[in-house]
Amino acid sequence: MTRETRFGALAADARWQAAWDAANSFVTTETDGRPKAYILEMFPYPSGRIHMGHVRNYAMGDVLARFKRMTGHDVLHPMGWDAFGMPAENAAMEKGVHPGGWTRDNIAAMRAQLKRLGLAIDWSRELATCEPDYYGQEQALFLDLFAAGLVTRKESYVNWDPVDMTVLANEQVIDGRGWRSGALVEKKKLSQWFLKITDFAEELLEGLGSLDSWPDKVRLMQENWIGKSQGLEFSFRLAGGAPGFDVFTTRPDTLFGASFAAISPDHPLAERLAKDSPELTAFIAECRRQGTSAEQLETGEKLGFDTGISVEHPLDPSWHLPVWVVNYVLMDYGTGAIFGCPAHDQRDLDFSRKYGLPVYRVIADGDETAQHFAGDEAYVGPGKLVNSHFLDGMGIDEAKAAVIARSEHEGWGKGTTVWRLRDWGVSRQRYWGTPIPFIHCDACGLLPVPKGQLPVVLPEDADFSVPGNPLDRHPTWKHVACPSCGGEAVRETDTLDTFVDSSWYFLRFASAPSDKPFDPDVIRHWLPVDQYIGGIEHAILHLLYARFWTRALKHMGMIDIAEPFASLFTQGMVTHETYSRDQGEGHAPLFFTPTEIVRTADGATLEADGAPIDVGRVIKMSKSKKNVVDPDAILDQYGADAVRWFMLSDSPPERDLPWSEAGIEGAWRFVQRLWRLFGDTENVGDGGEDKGLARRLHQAIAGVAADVEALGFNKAVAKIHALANEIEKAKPSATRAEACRTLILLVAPMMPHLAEEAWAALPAAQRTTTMVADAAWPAADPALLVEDEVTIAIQMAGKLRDTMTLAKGLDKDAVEAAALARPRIVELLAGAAPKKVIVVPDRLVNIVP
RNA sequence: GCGGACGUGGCGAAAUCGGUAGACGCAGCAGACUUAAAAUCUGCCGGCCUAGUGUCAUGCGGGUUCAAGUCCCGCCGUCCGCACCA
Repeated sequence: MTRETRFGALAADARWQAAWDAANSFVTTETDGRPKAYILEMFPYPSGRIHMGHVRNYAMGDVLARFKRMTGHDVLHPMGWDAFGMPAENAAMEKGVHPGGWTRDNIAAMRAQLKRLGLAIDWSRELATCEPDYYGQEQALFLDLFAAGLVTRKESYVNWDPVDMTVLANEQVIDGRGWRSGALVEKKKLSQWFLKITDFAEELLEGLGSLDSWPDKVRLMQENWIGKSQGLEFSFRLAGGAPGFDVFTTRPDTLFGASFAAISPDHPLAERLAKDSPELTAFIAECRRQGTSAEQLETGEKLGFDTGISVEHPLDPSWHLPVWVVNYVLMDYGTGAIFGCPAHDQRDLDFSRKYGLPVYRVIADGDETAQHFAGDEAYVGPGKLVNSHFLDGMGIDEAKAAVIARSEHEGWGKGTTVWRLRDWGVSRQRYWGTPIPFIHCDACGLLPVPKGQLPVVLPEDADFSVPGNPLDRHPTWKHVACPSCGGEAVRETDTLDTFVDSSWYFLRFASAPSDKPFDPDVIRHWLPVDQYIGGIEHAILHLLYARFWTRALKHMGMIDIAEPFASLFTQGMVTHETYSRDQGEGHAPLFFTPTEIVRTADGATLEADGAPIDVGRVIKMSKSKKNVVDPDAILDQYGADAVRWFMLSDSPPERDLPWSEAGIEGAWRFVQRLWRLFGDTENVGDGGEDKGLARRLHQAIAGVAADVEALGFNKAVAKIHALANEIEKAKPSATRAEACRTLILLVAPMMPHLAEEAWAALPAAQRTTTMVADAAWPAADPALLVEDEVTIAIQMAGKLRDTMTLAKGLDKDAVEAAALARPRIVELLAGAAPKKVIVVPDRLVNIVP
């Protein structure tokens, strides 16, 4: 068979993808005795096209999955679709298509794109969250959570868009207006479904400690998000002794520094007082109008309204504090009320200075102990208590404990923990989501749909032509018989937040029986996910929800594991230069796509007019900046292996990867270079063994394996480059031919198509398996991993002066003697005896003259 | 405001335990092959100078050490997360 002199990537890609399919190469069964490896990348939202970020994510996971297969693991590497969500419904409204059809078309297109990458995926396990066989089981789990007391329904304020007649997520409110309709968003109180994630706050926080293969950054972000604060909760009594309200503080030590009490504009007491006070009503309205966006926090004006009532200081009932309604106290944190200690809290100080309230020092700032606190900067550092009666002289922690103990003894307060984490509101007034399986009956109340009636399937014939929830106004769908009394009842028309769908999909990949969500025995085999890979943008919500869901299922006895993802990796983004042209004063610059640009040595020009164009910063690929590169076009031009290789080269995987035309060209050239090298296995010449090359080869086998295992793909790539260089330079020998053959296996996880093609071209006797997909990772010979000679640096006073090559493992005295005998060292010492000689065996000698 | 990460050639980077800084790649330069181009191959590729196994150099300034990109302290810059969280 004559061998092509160039690697025909497109034909090879298609040929081997079909071959893997036909052989079911990556279909997994848990029946064999090999150790398992569950490799998972975050499943995509089917937006329509894959982007380079997907390519990078899935290339990394695929290298790991293929490598694990080669090293004797039973690998589960599945793919699916996070298929519910707003874009489908928006498309329905804009283009008149059905969300289901739109989504399924997108899935088909993206599946085809992903397949072109040659991913080692078990497609038999593919799932889409928008199909009833998935969301029906999710409904079953939701009912289980309900039975376990982890689902509640409560009134809560939501962002309501009065034009689109829907609830908006916070991210969908821009400058107080709905992002689609532009209508002023209203705060509306609605009955919403919640999952009680706060029941697991402590567990979720503590569990972070066990996740030592997670990035510190992600653990820290989750820790901050959960936000545990310990302090004192106590009750103020109104002056005269009537019950007042509760406050929470993390600084009970500063209680004697109080100068006012403050409640949130949304506090029930404020609302009650407002009934008799038009001024207060107006003030509260003003606060609500202002909101709490980031820009407003920057300017951050503190606003207050003196209610005229006052409360008794808990440690001295004769001391009365005025009660203010202030805009910076939030109703949904703590109790919605505080005591103000301006000397030791910046916000309280800003407020007190504005409204002329007294400021008392209670923590000594070094020698400064005066009760009258001067200046505009609150003191929040350490110090002894002063001006604080029985607390005087104590440290801060000691004083906190003393006040808490006293409050508990006297019965007006108690030590407590407050969390930043809120219960997870999962209600969405939307069509394209999992229907919440409940029924409202006037006679019997709120009832779960009997499990036998699941799935509650979305009606196909929904109307998207007018705003609002299509489920709610569907003519028949919501009308059902009450499962209890049989009378007329209506279905819940809210659907679940799509984050619910992604909170358990990793279980369904492992086990997808038709009659239940999963089989616990199979889950026991596969879970936890050994390596989870995805973007940092999911550091909090998705990863926290999935952790919560897993713990909830464990709590209910359905699974054994507490944490779903043993190891997490967050990959960097794919970035690209931006190309723009200034449009003059008052006009936004015009952006151009990379395909419209001709890149020159020192700049770039626009192909259409040949005139120069501004080359901007390298930033994340985004449609608005037009700096996107379409994976399909690149695949057409260079084939899957070059794209995969480039995605893994150069940049460390956790860092951003700057895409460049030159970079993909370089990757493609390397594919071709390897192809030529792989064809050189017959070229043995008259040489026998090449010990030096054998060492390089076996060091590369071990080194690449270690790098891939640690997800250091850029380092593995560098080692493969270096080995290829060595092989090219080596004279013909049996070792060289062997190295060429082995190199096929080393690149197989990254360039599987090239590897298969080269493998197939080998004489059958030189192959251990028919396909590389089934081949084992080569064994590194430990004897060849160590050199027998080492180059030792000779320093004088820490500066490199000479090097020498010695046998490895020589003892210190021999190395020292050899160094001191070097002509250059003798010359530099000029007869003087060195003061000190430090010898690091096999590394260096440092002579202190 | 609070918390975190990062800062090494023209560029992406490597240096895993404190031990020869810049592996590997991209771009560039010179040469070979070619009628020419592409491809391929060879060599060079941090700064400076007196051109040496010279000297300086890992954001800046200190410190510890025989030895610092790596450890410690203080700055500066970039990026990210959270944010009137009591």
